[in-house]
Amino acid sequence: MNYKELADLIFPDAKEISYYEEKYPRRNLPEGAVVIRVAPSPTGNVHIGTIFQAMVNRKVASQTGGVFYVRIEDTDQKREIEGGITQIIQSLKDFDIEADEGMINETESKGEYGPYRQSLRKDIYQAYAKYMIELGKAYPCFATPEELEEIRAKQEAAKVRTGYYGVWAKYRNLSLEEMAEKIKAGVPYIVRFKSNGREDKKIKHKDIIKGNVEFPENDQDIVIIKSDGLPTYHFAHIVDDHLMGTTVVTRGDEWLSSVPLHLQLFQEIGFKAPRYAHTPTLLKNDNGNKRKISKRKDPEAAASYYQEQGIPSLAVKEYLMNIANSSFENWRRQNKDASIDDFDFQLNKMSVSGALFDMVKLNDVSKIVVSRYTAQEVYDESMKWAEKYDNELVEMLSNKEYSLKVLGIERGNVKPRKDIAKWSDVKDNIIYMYDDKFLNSEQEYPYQTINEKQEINKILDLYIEKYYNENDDKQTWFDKIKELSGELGYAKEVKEFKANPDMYKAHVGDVSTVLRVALTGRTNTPDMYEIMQVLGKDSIIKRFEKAKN
RNA sequence: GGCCCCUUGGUCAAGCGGUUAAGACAUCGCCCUUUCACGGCGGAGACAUGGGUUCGAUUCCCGUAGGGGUCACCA
Repeated sequence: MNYKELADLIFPDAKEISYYEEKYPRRNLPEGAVVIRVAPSPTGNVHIGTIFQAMVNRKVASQTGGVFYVRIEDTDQKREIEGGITQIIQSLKDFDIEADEGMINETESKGEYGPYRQSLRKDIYQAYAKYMIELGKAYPCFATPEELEEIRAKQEAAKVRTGYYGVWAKYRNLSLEEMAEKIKAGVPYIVRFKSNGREDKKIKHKDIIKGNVEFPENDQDIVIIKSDGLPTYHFAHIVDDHLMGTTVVTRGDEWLSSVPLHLQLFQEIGFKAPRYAHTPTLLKNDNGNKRKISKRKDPEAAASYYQEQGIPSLAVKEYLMNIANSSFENWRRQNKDASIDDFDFQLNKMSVSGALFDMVKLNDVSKIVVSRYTAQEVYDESMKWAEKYDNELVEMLSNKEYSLKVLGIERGNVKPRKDIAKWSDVKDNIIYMYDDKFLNSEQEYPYQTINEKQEINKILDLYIEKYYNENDDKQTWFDKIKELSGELGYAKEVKEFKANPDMYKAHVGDVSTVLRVALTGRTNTPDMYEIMQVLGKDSIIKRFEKAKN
């Protein structure tokens, strides 16, 4: 019995690896082109960290003329959920991130290096596992869960490292004949890597983000093929990233400690290892402690949360880009209207340690992003959001021509208003502009300094009768409010009032506030001139009448 | 517990042996202004800690503390 015969016994149907090596030739790309991927598991709610990862990868690939692809890591059937792939694809689409290759829906993919779904690559992994056995670098292991538990218990009692390694690897040194015998007898087994690493020796690695790190060599005989015939992450990583030609692996830094294993695997199987970039984790503050944003506990961990809240995906991307490369913020200030795609992202400039996800800052970024949008864009995005989450807003927006005017108030100025951070803010921001909402509802009038009914009515009446003209330009319009103020015994200028408070009842600002409140039911609104222009004379008169009653 | 990574204001962060230790968000005050927002000006606020090395450490080395990760037939 030799290794080859053992390998044939275990994987009688597996192809030679040369078949796959030829089927998936090395990519022909220009010098410096980076092939990079995001490899999520279809386990439900897509994590915002996956989006972070994908965004960064997309940039790296684009900037270097490389390839960005999506690979689905579904080798753990227990955790898989139905429609998981669709969710991932949808989330990427929501954030406007397009892959060059990979899954495009639950079953289909694009690109020449597929399947891009690991559960469909079983034959491939088995061929390479067989190859490992032929090389004498992998072997069948017959340990039952109970035996493994027993080994662990002994190790803990002896206060030594736990795991399946060295003298503890009880099936590692079975003779080939013994192995074959058990297999023929139908004893269940899995396939393990036969590690020649030594725990007392160090391995150095230069990570693109973390820099130089040093670890003990791996000496664990880790499982490469599970009892269901599918590979573990470690083995799938080696085979897939080799075959798919990945040049840079970005992944969360929880993987950093398995770098020695992966490097060892690449070396033992004889493939060139990719470079690694371990990205920092997104954290959140939990009672004074930092911790990883968790899918289970934190709604904001889900990529879909941002859609639901109506936070523009561009805002989320700008915020994340800021975390990725802090120079982004400066660049953005200098290139206010440039596309985020033009920013020169540097993987190696990424922060080494995890950042607390700051919703307040996101909100600020979002306000700026939205302030750059045209009325039409705000309209389209709000409508898209409202169609899923807010019927009343849909109803309001369905009056498109009018809504565009409303959303256009103080938009496009040099210093645009920044009062919308989320699409869910829009309704409250504009609802008072709609007559059918405003006139037909019970209305609060939070008058301020001037608050006597009689006086208010006098102001409203006189304004309409004598001063209001819808064709006035802004200056004339405001001059008239000053005139109105003067006629009724209010100071025409605030400064004048402040200098001589006893000579006047109040000042022009207070009069304006009366008009504003009567018109909108609010003390805080955008520019009143523009509001009145949009409202038009009929509406203004109706609103004043309502206020008087 | 073993191994590994990290530690600059409340938060995100520049900084690579000599700086008055940037900037952004948040916060406070003032100004602009018919309100709010925007904008402008200004304030408060930081190098976890103890040892080295050095003429000089936020920056380099070691220890300590704190935080995080990882030790599966999960990824």
